[in-house]
Amino acid sequence: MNLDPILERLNAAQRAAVTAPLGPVLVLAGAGSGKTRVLTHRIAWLIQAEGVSPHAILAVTFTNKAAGEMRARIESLLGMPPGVLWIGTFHGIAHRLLRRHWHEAGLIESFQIIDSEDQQRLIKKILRAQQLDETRWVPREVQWFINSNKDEGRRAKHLKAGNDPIRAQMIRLYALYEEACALTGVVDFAELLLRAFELWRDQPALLAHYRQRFRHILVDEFQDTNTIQYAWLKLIAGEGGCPFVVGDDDQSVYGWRGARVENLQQFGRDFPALKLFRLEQNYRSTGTILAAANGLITNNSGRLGKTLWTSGDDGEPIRVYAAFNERDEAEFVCQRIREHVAHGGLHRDVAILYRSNAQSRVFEEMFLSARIPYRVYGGLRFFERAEIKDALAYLRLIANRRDDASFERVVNLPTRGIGAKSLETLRGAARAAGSPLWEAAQATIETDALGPKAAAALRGFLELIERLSAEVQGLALHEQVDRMLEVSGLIEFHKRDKADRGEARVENLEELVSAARGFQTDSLDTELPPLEAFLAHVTLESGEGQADAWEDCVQMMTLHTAKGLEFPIVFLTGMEDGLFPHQRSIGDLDGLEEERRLCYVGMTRAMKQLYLTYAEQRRLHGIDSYSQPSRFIKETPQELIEEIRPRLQVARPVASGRFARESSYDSVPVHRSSYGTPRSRAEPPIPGMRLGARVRHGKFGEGVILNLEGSGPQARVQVNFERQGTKWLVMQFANLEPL
DNA sequence: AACACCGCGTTTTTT
DNA sequence: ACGCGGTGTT
Repeated sequence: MNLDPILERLNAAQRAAVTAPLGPVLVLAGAGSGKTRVLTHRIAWLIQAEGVSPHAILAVTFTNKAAGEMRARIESLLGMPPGVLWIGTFHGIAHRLLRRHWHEAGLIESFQIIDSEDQQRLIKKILRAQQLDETRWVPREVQWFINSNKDEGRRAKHLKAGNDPIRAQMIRLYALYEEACALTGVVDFAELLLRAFELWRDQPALLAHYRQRFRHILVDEFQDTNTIQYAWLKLIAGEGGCPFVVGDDDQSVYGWRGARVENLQQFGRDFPALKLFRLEQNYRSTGTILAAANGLITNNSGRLGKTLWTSGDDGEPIRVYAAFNERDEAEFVCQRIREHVAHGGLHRDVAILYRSNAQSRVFEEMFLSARIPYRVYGGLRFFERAEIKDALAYLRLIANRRDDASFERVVNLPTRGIGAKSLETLRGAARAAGSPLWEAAQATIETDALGPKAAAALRGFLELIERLSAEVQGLALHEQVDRMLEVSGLIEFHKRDKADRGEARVENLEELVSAARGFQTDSLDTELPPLEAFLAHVTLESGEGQADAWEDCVQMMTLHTAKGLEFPIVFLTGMEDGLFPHQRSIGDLDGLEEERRLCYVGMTRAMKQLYLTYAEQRRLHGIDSYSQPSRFIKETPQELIEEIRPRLQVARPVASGRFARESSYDSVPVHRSSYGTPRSRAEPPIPGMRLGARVRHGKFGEGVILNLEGSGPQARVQVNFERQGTKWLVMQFANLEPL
């Protein structure tokens, strides 16, 4: 067999990894070093050179997008669809296993997947049923408790409360939640993973079967795996398996949601025969950008170590712009985009990256008035919209009557006179009988527990679902959806909504019908009826509208969202201490290092030009604060930086109106000392009190000023006292003494 | 059942 | 500043 197509366009390091002898392999792949290429070529190599059956290969990613890309690239490499080879997300693969082995996994056949919003509703319902105060038992915290324990592989029954009554209650709620899920036949995201893990752990015959089958497991973005994902991987790989994992410790930015970079080191301990490869040649960025990123990341400790290099040019310097405020920052970016486009560039070459979503607003306003097309990534996705979830709830009830969450969602939608009181009666009956709401409703309408009107309305609802369910049998999927929208009255309901909001919702519902029309059921999951396959699909892949992704728009997104992408021109905005690194991470080393990796990720997105911008004054959450430039700017080798200053000295911006800024900015090479030295413009409104200054307070002792707000006697300062911690003080009364 | 008001939180996101 | 969720009013 001719293996040239697999190997010809690989560099030495990539080729070594792709052709590594069968056995455990770890590829440390730097940003832009051809990680996906190595992964896909390795699969092709296994099949064509090692004679491995595609049937024996399991490739795991984190996002559907990555899985789709991998599938497409393997197809083009092999010249045919990868067919029987399993490629999917951790959750997708766990789901597939649970569908196949629902019985052994202790699930019902028609189990449904719930997203985190549904999960939270269910938790709230439990809290209400337990008559617990939601301000004391915050649903989000309960949800976090449950999910993080599941991520660590812990069931409620494994947990010990010790002497902690709060923890005891949390554990109780976790157990109640597990019960409710079992009763209603729903499975949340974390449960998919944990269940799939337990399925293999507790069914040795099944595990043996899959171990035998999947001798070759490939994992993308390995640094993002959490405890349960890694445990699952170890189970399936077993002693003799050949896990091939690719990751980059410097791009680990999801520690806060349970990802464990430590798995990289652990992998070496668990598989002593491990072969390690480093991919350090970068094909994306200029030498200067790489030098900046390398320089920054060396400030982190405990790295596995990696230095990116390129055979290409140094390119242009990193440009730093110190804006007066966030509007000035946006205006500067606008101006640079205009220049880029005027020179024949495309809008979509440009990415605006920021730490938190709230920062997009100023840019959006500015782009709107400048008529610059843009697209903001993130935000509500199609299948997360309320009207779509309502429609899906009807479909879910058709598929599984026991789905209480869906029942509650639509029992009175469109309104049919089943109010809070009737529902409470119903919940009580369900609780008493230990049955789902559906069965409780069937029983209750035969009694006089409800008023005659409510009982009739409820009967109408039950009949509606039964009628729909019967009517829809055998129809094509999109006709089922269409029929349901009609018969349920959902379309009518939204049409009656006079505002154009209603119109948009009707359009979305029609969009749902076309989504159903275009839905191709996965060839490997043919056992599942189309409706159920569709429901699982929409929950697992909430669908990013890909349609307009290629339009010529400036791309705006958070740094996290940008991971894995690349753009010719990148603006890292809001480079201020407190914003990036974020205030909440600044205090602890791990948090700060994760922020630094995030900055590294941001820098390495840039191909040709990288801008770092910050605002000396920023209005956030309605209050102005003064900030220092991000420490990440200072950690960037200064000789790579060119500072940009406005050519005209302009008066400090006034609260209202645009400031008279001519269109040009001058580039001036920076002097090492430029950062950290106070600037005369944007002097804080409280004399003598500036950020970082040391002050003494009569009672609290000495501390450092963290924040300033307002002016005059009402002005407030935030001071971090050495002994008393952080406090807000009103200047008028505080009597602070500068040191 | 629809609407007004109040109070709270406010990093990052996938599945 | 702003949006969301929960509560109370008409």
